Amino acid sequence: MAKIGIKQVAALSGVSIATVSRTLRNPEIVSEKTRQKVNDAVKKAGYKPNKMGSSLRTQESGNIVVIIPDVTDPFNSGIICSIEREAQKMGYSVLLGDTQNDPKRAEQYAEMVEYGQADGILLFSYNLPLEVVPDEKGNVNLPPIVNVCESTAYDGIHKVMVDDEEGARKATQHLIDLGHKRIAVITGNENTTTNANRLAGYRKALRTSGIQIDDKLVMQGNYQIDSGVEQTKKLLLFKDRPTAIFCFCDLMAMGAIKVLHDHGYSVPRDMSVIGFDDIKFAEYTYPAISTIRQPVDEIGKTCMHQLYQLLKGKPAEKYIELKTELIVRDSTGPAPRK
Amino acid sequence: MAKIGIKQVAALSGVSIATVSRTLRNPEIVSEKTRQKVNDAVKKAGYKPNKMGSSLRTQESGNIVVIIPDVTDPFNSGIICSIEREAQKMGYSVLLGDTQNDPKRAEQYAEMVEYGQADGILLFSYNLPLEVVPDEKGNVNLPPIVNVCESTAYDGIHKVMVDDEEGARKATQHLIDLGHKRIAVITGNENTTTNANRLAGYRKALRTSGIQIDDKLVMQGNYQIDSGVEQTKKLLLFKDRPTAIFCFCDLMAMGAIKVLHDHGYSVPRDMSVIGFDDIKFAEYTYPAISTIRQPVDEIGKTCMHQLYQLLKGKPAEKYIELKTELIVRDSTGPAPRK
DNA sequence: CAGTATCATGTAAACGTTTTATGTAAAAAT
DNA sequence: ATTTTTACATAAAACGTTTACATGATACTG
Repeated sequence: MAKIGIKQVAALSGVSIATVSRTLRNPEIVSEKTRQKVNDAVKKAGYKPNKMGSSLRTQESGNIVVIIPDVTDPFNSGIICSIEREAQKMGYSVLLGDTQNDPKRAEQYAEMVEYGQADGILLFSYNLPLEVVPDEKGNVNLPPIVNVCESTAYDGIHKVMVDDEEGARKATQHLIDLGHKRIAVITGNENTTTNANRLAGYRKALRTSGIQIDDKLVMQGNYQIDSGVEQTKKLLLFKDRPTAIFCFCDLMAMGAIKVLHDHGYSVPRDMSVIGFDDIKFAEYTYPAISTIRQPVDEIGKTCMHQLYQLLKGKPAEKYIELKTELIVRDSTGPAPRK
Repeated sequence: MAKIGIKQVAALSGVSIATVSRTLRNPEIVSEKTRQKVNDAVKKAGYKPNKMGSSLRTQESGNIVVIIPDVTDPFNSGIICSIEREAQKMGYSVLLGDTQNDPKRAEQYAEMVEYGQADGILLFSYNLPLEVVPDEKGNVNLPPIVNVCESTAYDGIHKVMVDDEEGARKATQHLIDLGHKRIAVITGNENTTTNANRLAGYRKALRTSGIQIDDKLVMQGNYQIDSGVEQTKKLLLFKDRPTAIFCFCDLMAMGAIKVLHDHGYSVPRDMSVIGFDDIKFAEYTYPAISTIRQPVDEIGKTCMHQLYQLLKGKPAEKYIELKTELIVRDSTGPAPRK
């Protein structure tokens, strides 16, 4: 069985290959009857237009690459999932760019667009894997790229962010409202913007309520589950223990709760724990985790939409901030009376 | 800044484009000194060979597509992660094919190879998204594809599987060894092979130990967390309750434990729970989940290796089965004395 | 009816590579 | 000195599309 390309279809339907191509891309500019003929031939021959051929000609790969630190993280996989769904609707395929937290790999993935393997980038990272080289007129020449959730230092890039500061403020305020005064925090990766913003929100809430900020209560985590475990263990050794822990992601909250249980503490009776993200499992742990919900679907939809604008050379907003929501479940409760 | 292609590099280094190409693909067949010249020019010009051009010519996209039901499932995301790592080493990029459990989408992704967008398929599904059309000589013409973890009905396809039956047997035996006699099971999706095999293993263990098989104790789940919740609730209403639950995945085990806690049962004192998969979080829940570990990294590595063989037209084993391992943690314990 | 606008199609030139067949100069063999 | 071999390098032909331009037919205008 010889390979069937556009030529074969053209021959079969008795028109030129140009007409075949037009029938498939711009059906409206070809007459009703030839359109019929061609479509029949396409169906009959089972013609599948070769993507590489068309990509080469159009200079569009039809791919986007999403650069993300770790697909294994439930928050990330949620995002990826919603992006993929959205991308498919728009006719794009997604190349997976799991960096495993290695900046070099991020760079490699970013290069995909220079190699013409991808048309655009969705970047979940705080460091830009691209050189920003201003031309003679001083304006830079970035590929279509949108920075999502984590903000890079570079301002020129389009961003879709979440109101991390406000989210963290709400979480902290929730604990304060429950009567907690000594509220520990387990942070995310040190140099991430999400982390900085959440920390700011935490401090703001304390300040507003006139609670003394104690830097000993901010424990350095890294968004991974074991850092939640580790830091909580440390907290338990404090002489004046906190009565609540605000973890900067649900995963660390899971770790924290685990440790508390293991040490015989009841959550939330002895200690409240609140997370961030609202990953799928947050409501299925015991106790169900109170958290700050990030609008995962909306994030995926929005960043993909923004990227689409960029890809098509249409105007796109430079900065979009999405809202979080406080979800109260069972891991937070009134502060224990001393 | 004009776009720099192979032509520009050729001009810059004073050789033909053919020589440039050879220098990059087959350095060994070009003389030392021209190789130098060319490499210098490549570096100086910052030349990035266009993937579409080369793909079109070589008829290889350099992509593989992994078709998987739901990236959001921690077991799946673990697999994807290990595949991606392996693929990258081999010079392949991975296209994400999250089907969201929709067979139509699976088909679309599978078609990527017919469109020349991908060279091969890693298929995590029990239904083959491809027509198997035997030619005149009776042999079928499948694209490079390997079926992973879930087995399709079609035998002709290369498979990398896990010893689900033996795994389930071990899990059940573990419970039996702890003195449990009434052991419930929460299954996965009805028509999956994993499910059938695990069920077989469960039954085998009971039979071997001379325990009466009670089909009322096999509850239909679907590998998703809420089915663990739902079915456990049902189990609690039984007059002669089981003393242990074997969930066919850790997610459902999480759900089960959650329900048990909510209803005031202590795990494992009142009821033992064992899962399957050993997802990353299994050891961080409270109590930590006893489970059957699937060798995620090995699965990714193996199936990618098999696919590679197929892609390169080298021989590949038709069937590989990987071993599971019983991991005893805290969610299983001695059967309560009545 | 000449002239012009409109429309449907065909022709051929790209797109950026790789690679086969061909050529050429230098090295080796006679 | 002449031929044969070797080692490179080149020119040109693919790969499978899309699309600018050309062409011819048809319809419309004054």
